[in-house]
Amino acid sequence: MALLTKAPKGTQDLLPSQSHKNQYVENQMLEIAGNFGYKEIRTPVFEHTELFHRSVGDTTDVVQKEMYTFTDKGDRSITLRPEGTAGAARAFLEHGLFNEPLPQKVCYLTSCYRYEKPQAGRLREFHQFGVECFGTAEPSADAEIISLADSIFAFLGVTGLSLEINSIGCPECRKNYHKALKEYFAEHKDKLCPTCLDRLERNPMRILDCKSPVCSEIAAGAPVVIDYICEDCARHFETVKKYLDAMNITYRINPRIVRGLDYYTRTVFEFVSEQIGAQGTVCGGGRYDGLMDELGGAKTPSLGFGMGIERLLLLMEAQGVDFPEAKACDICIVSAGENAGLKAAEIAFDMRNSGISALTDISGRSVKAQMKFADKMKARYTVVIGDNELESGKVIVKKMSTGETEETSLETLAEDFMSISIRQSMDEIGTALDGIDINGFKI
RNA sequence: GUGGGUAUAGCGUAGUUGGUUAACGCGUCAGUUUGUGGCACUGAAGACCGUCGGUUCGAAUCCGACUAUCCACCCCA
Repeated sequence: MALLTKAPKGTQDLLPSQSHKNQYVENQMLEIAGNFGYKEIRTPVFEHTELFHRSVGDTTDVVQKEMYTFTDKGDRSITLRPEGTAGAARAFLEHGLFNEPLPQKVCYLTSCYRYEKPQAGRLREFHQFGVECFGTAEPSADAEIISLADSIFAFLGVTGLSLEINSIGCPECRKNYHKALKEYFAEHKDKLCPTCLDRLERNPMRILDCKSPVCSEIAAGAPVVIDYICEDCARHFETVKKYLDAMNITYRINPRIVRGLDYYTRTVFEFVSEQIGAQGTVCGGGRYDGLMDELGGAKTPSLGFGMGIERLLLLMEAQGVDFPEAKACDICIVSAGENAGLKAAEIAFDMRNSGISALTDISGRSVKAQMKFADKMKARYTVVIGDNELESGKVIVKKMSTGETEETSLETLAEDFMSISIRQSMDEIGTALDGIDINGFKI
């Protein structure tokens, strides 16, 4: 297919028939996060490249080989954001949000960009719902943010996710752990895969994540971070668990979780599914107590998570979760003839301005074809306007689901329609409730 | 970056051992007399069979390369 009519590799169009699902999910996320005290923040799609080097980390795959980086006309190195935390953290510092009441809770819905080879659940442009909680070191904050993700999944009706948590300690205790890891893996040096040999020096924790059968077998016997974290970190982790228990959130401690972004400290967590292919992490996050000072700000212990919208949708589809239907058209005004067409346009305009979704013919179709179109658009009502109606001033509103009709006046149609539709909806609810017993009261 | 699978109308598919105008379902558009949807019927539009090259009298069908796409590794949401 020609380049002109082909979206770039790893990108997706969200089509009209699907967009209501995204809107639903996104609206729920914003609302639930709002209940937790989060307010939306919007930051630029691109940032100075240096920001990601400092935050995400120079040695990470994301920075080393996956960033969309280019030089702009002003000779600045610019990068399309590969994740959401860096931009939010930068904005926090730039606008002095640390002077606002702490913690500052922000959330965002953004697109992210990574130059990767696409596969199931992995795109070059993908979308994330993220939250960041700036300025608290308390373990209760860790538990709260996990409970927020949990609430979102629960509310959306997603099941079967396993929550895996771990503590990777603070920079201090990690030194000891790295040392222990190096010693351990050095003993198995001859069996490790080439990549892991490289990791041994640079970042031994990554070996724990290696999928090669040999390495993972060796890794299975490796020292576990939790055994090496300092007393403070251990106590922190214990308290996080206590809070999760108190909220009845089930989790699994997975000492293997090694997040790929360098800024993480202490608590890390993932919500993982087995139903959407190899890329099963739907939500990942953790604490990053060192990020703000790394970026030149005051020490500001913080934490957050990112949730992959596409992966979440994939999972919801796989589980057959019900989405609310897209809002259908309230009324389709069918017209015959030029004068009627003018009247239809006038009435539709009035209706739309009073919040009614109304359609009229703008394709020059016959009455029958307009009726068919109304049906396809799932219009709840139709009304036909022709010479007769213009003359008599009376119109008949037809309810499409039942075919029942009601007469009203042409002049007041725009105002009348609202009450017709409300009254009939009430009747429907009444009928639906008929015979239903609520707390012993018959309706 | 490394593997493996796939490529036929907008979508989903058929196409027998190479052999005339590439078929079907859904969808789209129009019609089935006068101004009323769903159902049914009729008809129309829509495919250089991913691209290029090769074998052959003849290729959607066989071979090769390229491209795209999907899945997996790596890594991550």
